[in-house]
Amino acid sequence: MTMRQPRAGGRARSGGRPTLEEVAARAGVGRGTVSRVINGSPRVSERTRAAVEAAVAELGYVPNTAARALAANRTDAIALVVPEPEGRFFAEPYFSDIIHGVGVALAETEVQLLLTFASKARERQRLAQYLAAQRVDGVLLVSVHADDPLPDLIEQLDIPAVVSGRRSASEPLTSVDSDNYEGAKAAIDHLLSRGRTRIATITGRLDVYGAQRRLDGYRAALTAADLPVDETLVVPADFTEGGGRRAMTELLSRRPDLDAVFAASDVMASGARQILREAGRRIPDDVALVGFDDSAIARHMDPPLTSVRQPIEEMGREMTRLLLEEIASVGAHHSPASRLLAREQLVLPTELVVRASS
Amino acid sequence: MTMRQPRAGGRARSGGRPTLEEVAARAGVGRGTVSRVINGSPRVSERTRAAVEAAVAELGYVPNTAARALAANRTDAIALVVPEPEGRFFAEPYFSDIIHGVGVALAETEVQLLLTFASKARERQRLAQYLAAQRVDGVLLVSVHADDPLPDLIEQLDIPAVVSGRRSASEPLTSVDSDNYEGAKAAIDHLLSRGRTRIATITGRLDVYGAQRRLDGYRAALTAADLPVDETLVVPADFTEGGGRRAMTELLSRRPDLDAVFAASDVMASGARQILREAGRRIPDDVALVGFDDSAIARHMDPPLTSVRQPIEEMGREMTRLLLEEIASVGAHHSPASRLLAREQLVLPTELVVRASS
DNA sequence: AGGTACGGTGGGAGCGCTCCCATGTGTGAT
DNA sequence: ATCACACATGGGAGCGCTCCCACCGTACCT
Repeated sequence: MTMRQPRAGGRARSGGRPTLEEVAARAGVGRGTVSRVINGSPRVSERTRAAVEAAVAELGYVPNTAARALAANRTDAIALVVPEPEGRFFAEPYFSDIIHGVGVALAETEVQLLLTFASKARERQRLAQYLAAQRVDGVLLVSVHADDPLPDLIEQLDIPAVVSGRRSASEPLTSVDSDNYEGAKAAIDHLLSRGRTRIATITGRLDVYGAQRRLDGYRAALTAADLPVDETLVVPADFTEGGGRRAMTELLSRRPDLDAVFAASDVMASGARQILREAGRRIPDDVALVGFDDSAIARHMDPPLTSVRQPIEEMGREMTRLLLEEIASVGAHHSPASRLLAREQLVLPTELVVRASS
Repeated sequence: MTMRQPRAGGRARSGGRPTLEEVAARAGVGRGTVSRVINGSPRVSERTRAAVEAAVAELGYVPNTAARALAANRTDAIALVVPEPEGRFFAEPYFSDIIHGVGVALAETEVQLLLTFASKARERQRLAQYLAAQRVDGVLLVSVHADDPLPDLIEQLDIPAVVSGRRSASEPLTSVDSDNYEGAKAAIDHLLSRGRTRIATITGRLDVYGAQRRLDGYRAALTAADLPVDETLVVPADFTEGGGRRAMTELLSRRPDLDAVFAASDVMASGARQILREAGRRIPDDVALVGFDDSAIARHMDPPLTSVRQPIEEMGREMTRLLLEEIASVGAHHSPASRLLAREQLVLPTELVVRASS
C-alpha cells in the first residue's frame, strides 16, 4: 500500500525548495551564472545580475548548505568545544559571555556556530575526528586544561583553531587571554593603597596557567611595594566555593592577623566571605576582600565584592575574529606548505571594579 | 607559478580523508555494503561486517557530513534559536542550564547542536528561511515572546520544533514549561504558613505567559486561604533588577504595612531587597522575601533567598528528547499528510527552596 | 582587415554519500 | 532434483552545488 516516494526525502520535485537550476531556468541563464551572482562574483553583467536576483526573490531561493559544503569543501561553520560538564566553564560568568561575544562576531557573517560537548579524554579524542571530517572550518577551544589532548590533536590535523586562556607561556595555537597578571597586580596595588599590609591570597588550580599568572601578579605587586612575600599567606584552592571556604579556614588558623584576602575567583571569594563572617571578621573593616571575574556573584554579594573584571565577551569576539581570519588565510593560498600563519597571542586588559568589600 | 590543484579544496586524493569507496576497496566489498555497516543496517553478514569495521578502523574513516546530508536529506543537527541580545535568556540561570540539558540529551546521539542568534524581527524572518534550507532537522525555541513571528513561520514551514515556555494556554507547537502556577502557589502557601498575611507580589512582564501564570498562582493561593486579593499589593515589573527596585519602592509607599513580598524572579527580588534594606526593613523579620528561579543570585544573596526552583536543565533535556522524537516520527512515515503529531504540552514540577529570607 | 584580449557566459564533471534495483547464493519446501 | 524465497551484496543514479574550461562576442590594437 505504501506509495513509492520520489527519492531522497520524499519531497516532490515541484513545490519543494527551489534549486540553483530552477533559478537559472527562471532567469533564463545558466547554472554557473546564478552561482556567480549568489556568491557575489564580480564577473557578471549588471543586467544579468538583476535578472538573477529577481528570480531568486520570486522563488525564495536559499542555497542548500550541504550541497555547497560538499562541492566547495567548506562548511561556513565553526565549532565551539565546551568542556562538559565539569570545569568552571559552565559556571558564572564565562559561558554566556563567551558565547555572547562569539555571537556578536558571527552576526555580520554567514558563519554558523556549532556547539560541541566533550569532557572525558576519550570523547575529546573522538571529537577531533569529527572536527576533521569536514564538519567545521575551524574550532574555538575554551577552558583547556594543561593535560588536554585535544589542542594537540587539532594542531596535528592542521585545523584552524583559537584557544581561550593559554595553556602555558608558549601556547602553540592562536590564543586570546585576559591579562591575569596585571589584573592580580592591580587588585593587590589597590589593597596596598588602602593601607593593607598582611594580604593573603587564595589561588585557583595552579595547573591552570591563568591561576598561576594571578599568583605571579600577587607576588610581583608585593615585591614592588618592598613587602616580603610570606608563603603562609598563600593557600592554593580549586576555583570552587567549598575550596574557598577550606582555604579561608586554613588562612585564619595560620595567620589570624591578616587584613586582606585576594581570591582568584568570585566564587572562592564567596566561600571565603562565609568563613570570615562566621569568624566574626567584618568586611571590609577587619578584612578587605577582593575577587576575580566580576561575575553576578560579586555584584550581589554582601557587601558587594571588589573584583577584577575580565572582558569575557570581548574575548569571545576576538577569538572569533582571529579564527575567521585564520580560516580565510588558509583558504586563500591553497598550498599546505605555506600554512605558516603568524599565530597570534592576544592578551586583553582587565579592569578593577572597586566595591564596598575593600 | 601557482601549481594547479586537484579540484575541490586541494586535498590530494591520496593521504586525504578516506572515503566510503576507499573503505569498500580496502575491505573488498561494495560501497553499498560499507554504507550498510556504517548505518547499522541488519542486512549484513557477520563476516562482512567485521571486515568492514576493520577497514574503517585502519583507515580512520569518518563519514562526510555534508555528503550524507545531501544524499539523505537530513542533517543530524538541530538548532537552538537564541533570542539575542535582549531578554532574560542570556541572564542567569536560563542559558547555561538549558544548553547543559540539551547537551546531556544529545550526548547519546550523533546529533549536533547549532546555535543561532536572532533578536530583531527581521533577522528572525530571515532565519526561518535558513532553517528551512536543510540546515537542521529541527528547532529548539526558547524564551519566545507573545508577538514573535518565528514560531508561526516555523509551524507553517512544517519544521519539527519544540518551544520552552508556552506563549499561551493553547500553544500550537510542542512545548516544555515549568509549572509556574504551582510554583507561585507553593511560594505563597509557604509565606502563609509562616504567618504572613499582607503578601505583595512583583510580577514579570505579563505578556509573558509564565509571568501571568505566576500571578495566577499567587491569587489562587490567597483565595484558597480565604484571604482577599488586594490589588494594591500587586505591582507589575519587567524581570529586571531596576524594575524590582521601582516596584518595591511603589509597594512600600502604597502599603507600608506589608509583611512579605513574592518576586517573580530572583533578579527582581534582589532589587527589592536593596530597597527594603534602604527603608530599614529587616529580612525576614519585618518582611519575608521569596524569589523565583533559584539562581546563583538566590544562593549568594544576604540573607540567602528562598526561591522557587525551576528544573531548567531538565527542561532542556525534555525539549531535546521531544524534538528528536518528533524528527524521528516525521522521518518514519514520509507522507506529509500523516504529519499530525500529538503535539505534547509537557509541564515540569517546580520546587520551593527555603532559605533564610522567609 | 585581421589579430588579440578579455569580460561574460554555459554547462560538464565531480564532491561523497544514500537509496534502491538488479543480481547472485544459500536454504528449506515440494 | 526443482522451485521458491529470503538474504546478502554490488553498483548506478542522483542529491544540489562549485569549479573550471571552453566558448562567444565585442572592443581595441596594429
